[in-house]
Amino acid sequence: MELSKNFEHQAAEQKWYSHWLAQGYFNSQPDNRPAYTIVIPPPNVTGVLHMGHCLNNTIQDVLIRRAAMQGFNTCWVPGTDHASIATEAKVVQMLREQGIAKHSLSREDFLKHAWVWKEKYGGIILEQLKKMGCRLDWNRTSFTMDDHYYKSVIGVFVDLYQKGHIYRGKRMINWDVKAKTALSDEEVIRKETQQKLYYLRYAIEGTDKHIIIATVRPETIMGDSAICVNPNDERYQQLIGQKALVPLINRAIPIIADDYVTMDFGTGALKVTPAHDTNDYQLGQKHNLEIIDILNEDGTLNEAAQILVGEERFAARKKIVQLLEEGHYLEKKEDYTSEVGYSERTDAVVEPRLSLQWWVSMKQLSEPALEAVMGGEIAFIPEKFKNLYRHWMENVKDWCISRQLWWGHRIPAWYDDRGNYVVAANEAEAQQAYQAKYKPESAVVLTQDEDCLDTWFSSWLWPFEVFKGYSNPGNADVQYYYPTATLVTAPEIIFFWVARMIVAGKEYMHQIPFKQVYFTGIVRDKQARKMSKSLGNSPDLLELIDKHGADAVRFGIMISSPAGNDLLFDESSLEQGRNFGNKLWNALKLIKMWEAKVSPDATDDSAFALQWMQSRLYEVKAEVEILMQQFRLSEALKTIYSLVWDDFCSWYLEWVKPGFDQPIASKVYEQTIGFFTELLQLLHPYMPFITEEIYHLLQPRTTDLCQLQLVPGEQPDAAILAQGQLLKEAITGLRDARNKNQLKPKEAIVLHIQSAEQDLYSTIGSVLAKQVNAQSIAYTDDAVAGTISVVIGKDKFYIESERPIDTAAQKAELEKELVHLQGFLVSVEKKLGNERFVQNAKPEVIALERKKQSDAQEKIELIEATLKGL
RNA sequence: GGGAGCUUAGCUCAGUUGGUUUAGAGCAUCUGCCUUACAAGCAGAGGGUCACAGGUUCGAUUCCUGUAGCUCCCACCA
Repeated sequence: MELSKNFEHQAAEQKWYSHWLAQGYFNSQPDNRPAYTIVIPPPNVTGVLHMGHCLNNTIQDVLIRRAAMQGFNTCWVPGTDHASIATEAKVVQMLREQGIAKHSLSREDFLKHAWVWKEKYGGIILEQLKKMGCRLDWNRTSFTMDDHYYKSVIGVFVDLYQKGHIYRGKRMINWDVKAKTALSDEEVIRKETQQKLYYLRYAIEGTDKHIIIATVRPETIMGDSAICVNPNDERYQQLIGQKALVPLINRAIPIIADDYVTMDFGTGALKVTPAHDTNDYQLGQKHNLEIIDILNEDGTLNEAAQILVGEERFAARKKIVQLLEEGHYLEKKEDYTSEVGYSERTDAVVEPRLSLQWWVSMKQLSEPALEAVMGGEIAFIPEKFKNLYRHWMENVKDWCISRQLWWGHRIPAWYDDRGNYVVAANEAEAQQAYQAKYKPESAVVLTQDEDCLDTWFSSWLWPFEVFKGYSNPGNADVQYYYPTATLVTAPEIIFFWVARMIVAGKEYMHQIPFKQVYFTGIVRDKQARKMSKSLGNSPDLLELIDKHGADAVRFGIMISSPAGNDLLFDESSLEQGRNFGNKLWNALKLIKMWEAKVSPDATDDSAFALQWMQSRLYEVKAEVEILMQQFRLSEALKTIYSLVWDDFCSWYLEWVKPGFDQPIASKVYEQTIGFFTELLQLLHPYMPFITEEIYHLLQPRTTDLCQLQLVPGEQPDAAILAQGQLLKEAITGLRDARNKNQLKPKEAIVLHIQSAEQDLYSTIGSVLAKQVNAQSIAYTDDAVAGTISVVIGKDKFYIESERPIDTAAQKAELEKELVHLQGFLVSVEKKLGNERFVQNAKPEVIALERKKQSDAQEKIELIEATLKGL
């Protein structure tokens, strides 16, 4: 078969992925092998694959494929998250585009649209993962609103309520005016925002005096309940206890004192608006102030504001500034930058709002979860995230879990018309509970809470509920696969998700959900900006796969992603991956060319090359194993890359390559195929498609590479490795000398070697000769006149050619080397001359230094002698 | 305001308990090669006082302290 010039990824990727699926390789059932389980961080159903997913899922696939090769029964569970708020926003938008307003629909009709949307778009991201080659067990695809999953979420809510961990309460929450829902603290993104600080003049009632306050939110003055100053502030002593008049509406409010107020910020006087600021609310509670809510849930001003009613808050701000200016209430305004909270999902400025919501009391639940990480039961990689985790868990706040949305798990609370309520898994149980609790005299109609639960209140059950661990406790799957092995996720969601999964795992499975958490970095663009949809700086992953191939994309992302560190994404690393694939492809082509020239009785001088390659392979296998255990996936890939490109292609293949029209010994041919196969296997977790393709092209096979078990390496032969090193140095040195003396590659030379280790050179001499284009090698005890002298290590080489020799250039070269060596020798001798070094340093270090010294001395003598001879 | 981290070749980054022939890789650069696996390649080369200043040590890119610059997380300064 004629092989194409380069690897053609598109056909191969499709072919192999469908083959693997057809063979059922990715599907796992419990058996007597040890399990290695990963649950995918479920992407949002709204999602499309971006660079973050690419990084995250490639890492998981590498881990899974490697574990499979090591004999584990691997199970990687795919699935999606219903993403309550994100999805609802999408559906609302879609309906709006069709001219349908959400509030014109009933809850049931809206949810029908949402499900249609989910069925249509919700699986896109999973299909994209197939393009990347992910070894996911598609039979186990889960969704956070699957029947059993939904019931478990409700069950957990009821259970936590009954245990007293869930309560309903009126608190300040973060209100998203766009989505018209509460948000948890974690869903609020703080951003530095350019603002104006307005200095407003409030008249003191019954006097001609006034007090000036500073605010960035003049539109909320109608909600003011007080003005507050620091009790120690001398400027305002006599005003405390008096009343000020709110500009424009002339409502009288008290002037109070509290040391919460900073004297040197603004004017030292603060307007207190309990309904619209968290701190003001607390201040209001303390001083028993009136709460005047002037905003509607969509962020427009309501009747209580008296003026500008119906205006949107930011429009109102502009208008009220104008009114204040006209009324001479505006003292001055200045530029001011501060952090403002934005909704993670809708990017709307978050409005602090007093509201009745459901909460999880976290303190007690968190304790076992904190211990699991701090005590080392769960390992964090890298470890630095332990501190972050501890800090958050020790200061954990109650979790607001209700959302004023329809898409999600509906809160299982039922109310009568007087505000009494019960919590139960369904309406029938709710009725029972209601009867028991309130003992009504006649039948009462109960209505279910309209709100649904925070998305994370379902995702925190993910590691066990994908195995029905809650809905069907103790089933065979959950017993076999849980706890899972490794969680791979971004540090951004350590609080949202990781911490809460540990809490839920401990509470419901009485076991940790995973043994290790590998935190990936954040993918950034070349200007170090986070890749995001809104910035539009995230390349289209499918286009990249199409252009460079999935293997190249996987290579590119893995070569530059140490655990926990951000990575700057650059398409050039993909090109490196593509080139690497091409290199493998060409090695295949070369070996295939030998197929026709294999001869059992060909003479062969490749014994050394074979031994050397074997030892390098053993050596790298051990290195890679250690690196993988330490999760240094990027370095493991680099190690394999260099083994393939440098050792195998550049050195080994060149050493055993038969000359034109020469046969190749069958032993060498078979060994070469064996080596190549092992290299493919090492590389397969990173680049599954091309390795599988080449594996099959190399030889007819009855097995597939992805199912092949890794054979542990043996002890490498240190002597052979050292000899290989020497040989490589000699070849490089001689090639360099040829280059510098303008000897064309085609011009053959005669090589004279002056070495104490003639035996060694006679074993590797034929390889050496071929690599430096020497027609013959002679051994000598003395300098050979009229040649180019080259000193490599402790050996001297003389290149005899027909070219005239440029002695001056050689001399300069050698002198440069001499200076370097002398400098080196001085530093070594300084060390050895230091008594305290000799006394304190470890014996092996001293021995090494002595060896360095004698080596350097020998080399210096050698170079000096050579220089003399010139 | 508190906490964490980063600063190594032109660029992006490795460097694993302080000593490994006086710091490695990829990309970029320079020189020579269309050598029948690969020009997406081959053979070579150049390039770094390891942010700065102190300290510990026989010895520091590596440990400690301080300084500067950058990044991230947390926190109620309107």
